Order: sequence, then C-alpha cells, then structure tokens
Amino acid sequence: MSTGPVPTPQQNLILAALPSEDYRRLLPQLEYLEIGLGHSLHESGGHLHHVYFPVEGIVSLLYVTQGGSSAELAVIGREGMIGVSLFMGGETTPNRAVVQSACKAYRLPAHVLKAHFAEGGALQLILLRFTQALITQISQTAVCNLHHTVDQQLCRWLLLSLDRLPANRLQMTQELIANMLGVRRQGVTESAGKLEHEGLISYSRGLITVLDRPGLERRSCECYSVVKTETERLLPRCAMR
Amino acid sequence: MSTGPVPTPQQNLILAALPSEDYRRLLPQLEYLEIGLGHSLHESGGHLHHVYFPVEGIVSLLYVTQGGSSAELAVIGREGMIGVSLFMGGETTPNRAVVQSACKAYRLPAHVLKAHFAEGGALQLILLRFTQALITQISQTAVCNLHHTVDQQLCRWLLLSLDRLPANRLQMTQELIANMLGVRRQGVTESAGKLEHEGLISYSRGLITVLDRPGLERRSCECYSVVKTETERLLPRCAMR
DNA sequence: GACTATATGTCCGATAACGTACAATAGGCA
DNA sequence: TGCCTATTGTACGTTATCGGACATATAGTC
Repeated sequence: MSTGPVPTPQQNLILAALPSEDYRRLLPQLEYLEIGLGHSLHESGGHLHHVYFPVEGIVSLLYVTQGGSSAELAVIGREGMIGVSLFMGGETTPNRAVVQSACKAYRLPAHVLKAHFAEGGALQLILLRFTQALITQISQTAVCNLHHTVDQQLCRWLLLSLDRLPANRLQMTQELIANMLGVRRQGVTESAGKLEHEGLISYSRGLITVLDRPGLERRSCECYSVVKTETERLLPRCAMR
Repeated sequence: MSTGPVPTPQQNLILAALPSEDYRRLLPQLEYLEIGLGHSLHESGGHLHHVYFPVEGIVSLLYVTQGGSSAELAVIGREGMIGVSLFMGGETTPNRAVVQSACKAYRLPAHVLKAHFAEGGALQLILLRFTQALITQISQTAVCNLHHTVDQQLCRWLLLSLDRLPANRLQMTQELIANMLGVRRQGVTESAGKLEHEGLISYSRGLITVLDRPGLERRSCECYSVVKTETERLLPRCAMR
C-alpha cells in the first residue's frame, strides 16, 4: 500500500470549508487512515461507527440486489463525506460504501459527529448541502441508467472519477467498471474500445489514461455536467479544481 | 375538481408526528389547497416559495432530460413533504414535482419552514428522516431502472402508488405511467395486459383496479418491499397503514 | 345515434444489451 | 525462460426494449 506523507484534514473540502473554530474543535477527534481498493467502509444495513472524510481517492456508493447484480449510486471524493445517514437520523442505509481508488481519509466517531451536527452550526449547513448534492448525483444516476447508452455512461463515469483524482490516469479494470455501471464486462470492453479508437483514452491492463478530456465531455451525456454544475452551486467553497 | 370536506393537516403523517406544541405553532401558517392532476408544485431549477404537505393524493418527483424523456425518481403521498431542497440549503433542485393523483395539501411559506427547521427540534429530526427515506426511494429507483423489467417496474409502481391512496383503484392512463417509468406507452400496454391476464389488475380507460394485491407483490421486484420497509423503519410514527 | 377525441391493443423491423463461450494478450513469479 | 493468472478482445445467438405505424375500442358530446 502506498503511504507517502500524511495529508492534512483540510485536503478534505468539507473540513476545509469549516470556520476555523469549528475545525479546531473537530481536529483532535479526527483519526487518519488509509484504505485499500475494494475495502468497504460500511456494509448494507450495517451500523455506522464512523463517518469518513476522504482526502485522497474515491469511494463508491454501491447497491447490490438480491440477485447479486450491482449498481453504483454515486461517487464521493475529497469534496464529501461517507456516512450521511448517520446525521440524517437513520443510522444505517441499505447501501455499501466501497473504496474504488486507494483512499486516504480522516474519520470521526459516530457520536462525535452527531453531537456536533446537533449544535446546528456551520457543520450542519455544509453537511446538509453536501447531502443535497448527493441526492442530485443519485437522481442523475437513476436517469442515466434509464435513458443513456453504456458509451455515454462510461464517459460520465470516467469524468466523475477523474475530477476526484490528481492525475489524468485511473487504475480500474473493465470488470470493476462494469460492476459500477451495472452492465456486463464485455459491454465496457466494447465501449472502452470505441473511446480508444477515437483517441479519447488509452487503456492498458487496468490503467486508463484520459487523452482528450474535452472530447470525453462531448461524448458524455448531460448527466456529468448537471451533477458537476449542481455540486459546485451547492458547495462553492468546496469546488473541486 | 372534487372538493368534499376539508381534511385536517394531521392527515399528513409528518405533521401528525409532531409534538403538539410544534404543531400548534405551525398551524396558523398552514394554507390549505387542492391541486389537480398534472399541475406542478415546482419546476426544475425554479425557486421554491412553499413546501407542501399532502393529505390526499400523490405527487411524483420527475426528472426531464434535455432530450425530453422523463423519469420518475420518487412518489410522495401523505407520509411526506415536497420541497426538501429548501431546508437542505439548496433552495432549488433540478427536478419537477408533479401531481399524479388529485392532491389535497397544506402548504407553508418557505421562510416559515426554514425558520422552524433551523431551531433544530422535532420538526428537523422528522424532516431529515423523511429525506433519508426519499434518498432510499431514489436509490432504489436507480437500481430498478437498471436491472428490472418493465413488468416488475410496473408492479412496483402500482404498489407504491396504491399505498398512498385510500382505495384499490387508481386513475392513470398508460401514457402517463409510461412517462413515469420512462418507457414507451406500448411497453406499459403490454405489461399491463399480462397483469390483467393473470388476474392481478383490471384496466379500463385510465382506471386501474387492483384485484390481487399479494399477487402483485409477488410479481414485483424486491424494490417495492425494500422501499416500504426502509420507510417504515425511518418513519415509524408515519406508517402508511 | 353518429361523431370525435382519447385510450388501448397489436404488429413490425431495428437496436442495445444480455449470457455464454472462448481466444488472445500481458504481468508477475518461480 | 516458461508458466500461470488476470485482463482484455471477439464472436454468437437470445432477449428486452425501442420507434413507428396502424387498428380497435370506449367515453363523452352534439
């Protein structure tokens, strides 16, 4: 597992957006940890003992059906938090949160977050706005699943992931992407092949390099830009780049 | 438009679940109104001037794509509220809220709701829990759109709607159902035909009668029961029936 | 009772995605 | 170097849904 220097909590954009006093009060309770690809932060229906603020990497909100098929509902990077249902009052959700790209994060015990949230200050405001951005992303996923082709969905997915990574590369097999999009692996192979022939990306054994980002945006459905625009509107101080 | 006696605000289950003091404070601000089928409570991106607490009927949260295709994200009846994004801090959402079945509702001016919500009492708790139930429903819609057949989706949709209506009938043309499910009208005709042959429903020019509810539940995908169970878990005092 | 608009039923070829199977390729490791 | 495994490419028939066209049936209206 890669280590490198420990990032500061403020690389998470929610923590960074807090007034300095709120931030200072949270700081001593924050625990740093690194989580490898494929690990899950919480399972469907399981109780949340912590909430996670990523500073690097990506976490996917996944839903797994009874039949075993899966679908990604949203991706969360350093602009967000994992464990929304904790302060929403539900304690659990019927979803899984899985690390999609090696993740460094700070976490906070559940009761600490709930106590701070209940005070109703800046933290509450930001978390609620983030939650609304999450709702928008899930909604858009619902629409995208219904009306758009695998090609378009792949573009959307690549762009959303790329926005949450430092480089224009991401490590992810077609098999895993297929799980995220809820389609067959061959479907992804085919779509990725098209994008490669068009010179938008290059693909090599689990390493995707984006060569033409504007081209990818043109090829994508509207869903990407809707989510991005709405997220920036809701969390202006947490703008991704 | 049907009128009949004016229902009390407490027929809305959120308002009914409030401690009596909170309820009494809201009461003078509540305005009763009846809204006919097809009317929209708010448009995509438009500012919300009121939030609505239905006491009868159903409201659909709809998303309309740039291409004109539509998809339903969730249905809300007297167990809920329309205008979540107001207290979430976003003021607007990129969705439409459309009356799907003649609706009687009480509404509250935006600033009144925001003020009460900011106080952080019982109203806040309930509204947040309802919002989480809404997230669950939207998530399940995303999965259902992706993995389940039109037949199954139609069953889910009928059951969700039926739970929010007093009788085992609902007035809705196949054309409109198709818009909700984001499929072709012919697809709905075909699926509804199957259900009719199986003796689960009967259909006649916009009036659907459910003949065999348990049969419909068996025919439906898991999505219906997941949403129902989770909603009841989150809002026990707002249980539908 | 005839007319009309609305709603539903049915057909067709086209397309996108499915499930299955298997071939080809590239890294990692002995 | 050679083997093994993970990953990717490709092919095939099958299925669900699409898009368009058109036929039929019902309710309301004149």
